[in-house]
Amino acid sequence: MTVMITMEELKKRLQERQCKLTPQRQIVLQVFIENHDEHLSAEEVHQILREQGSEIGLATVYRSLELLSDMDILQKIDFGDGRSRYEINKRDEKQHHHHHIICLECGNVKEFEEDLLENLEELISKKSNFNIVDHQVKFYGYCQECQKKREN
Amino acid sequence: MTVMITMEELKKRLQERQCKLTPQRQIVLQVFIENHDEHLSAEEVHQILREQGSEIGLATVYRSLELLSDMDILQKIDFGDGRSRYEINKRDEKQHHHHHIICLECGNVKEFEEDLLENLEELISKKSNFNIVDHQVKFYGYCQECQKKREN
DNA sequence: GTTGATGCAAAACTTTTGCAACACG
DNA sequence: CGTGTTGCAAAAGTTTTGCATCAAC
Repeated sequence: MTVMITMEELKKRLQERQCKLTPQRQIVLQVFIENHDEHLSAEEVHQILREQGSEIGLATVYRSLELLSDMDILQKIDFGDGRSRYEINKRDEKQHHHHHIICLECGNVKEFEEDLLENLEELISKKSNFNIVDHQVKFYGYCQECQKKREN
Repeated sequence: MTVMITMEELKKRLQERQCKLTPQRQIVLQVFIENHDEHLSAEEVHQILREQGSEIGLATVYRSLELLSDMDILQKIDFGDGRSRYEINKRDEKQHHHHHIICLECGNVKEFEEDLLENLEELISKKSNFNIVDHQVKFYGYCQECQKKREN
């Protein structure tokens, strides 16, 4: 079972660092809750909120994204398309990692869950003398549709 | 044994795509050969070349980096510091992948070689229906020095 | 009132592009 | 000449910042 953060918890966590749960921060997080399978850029979040009638400013979106990332509620990712993207950090009991497969042709991103790297993390920790706390894996290739197109 | 590309080979490969081996492209590659353990940004390459007395323009550096990346002579990487970085693609007989461990405190980047993911690539290929051709792994943690600092 | 947050505009950065000039067979 | 390349300046795009105003306790 995956669980996302609740607004209650967000409020508490924000107060811990003397921050407020403002309507803007709330709706930014809401966008990610409602689009938990997407990897949204700041501009896209802003767009979505504007379409919903909000008058939030782009700078506020950026500031909210940074804050939520610092708090590990969002995760910042880079797919090499020139802008930062964010996704909500789902937490389940095992703290599963999920990673991305990126199509080199159309840019489409697919997710996959895999824990095979947990062991590796330990191994690398010892070898490198780093205290490793996280990892990110990206696979690059061609999605099924683009494979078909390439055959022609 | 790792082998880097030679200027001879570069020239040949450039001619294959109707491109020329200009002095500018040559010195850009030279920077990476001489700094094969670094991950340089466009601005840094430009800086280094200017210090060496070259009058190369920044736009030319960008264009060279893009060309060399397209040719798989350089690899573009992103460490989340707001600019693209590049490193030379070393080729050895086994086409080893090497990956990065990034210190969350000081930003220091260390490399590690590991082939454990080759099998994984195949597995994911089947599961996802992607034709996977490459992967990139980043570990995040704290380097030995920053661990010590944190203990105080 | 004090503190933190917002929106706007401007600024800062990185990267790309248009174009006249150049290089070289 | 012709083709591809360069350097410069301008443009484009993303992200950050300064600041006056606002909101909430």
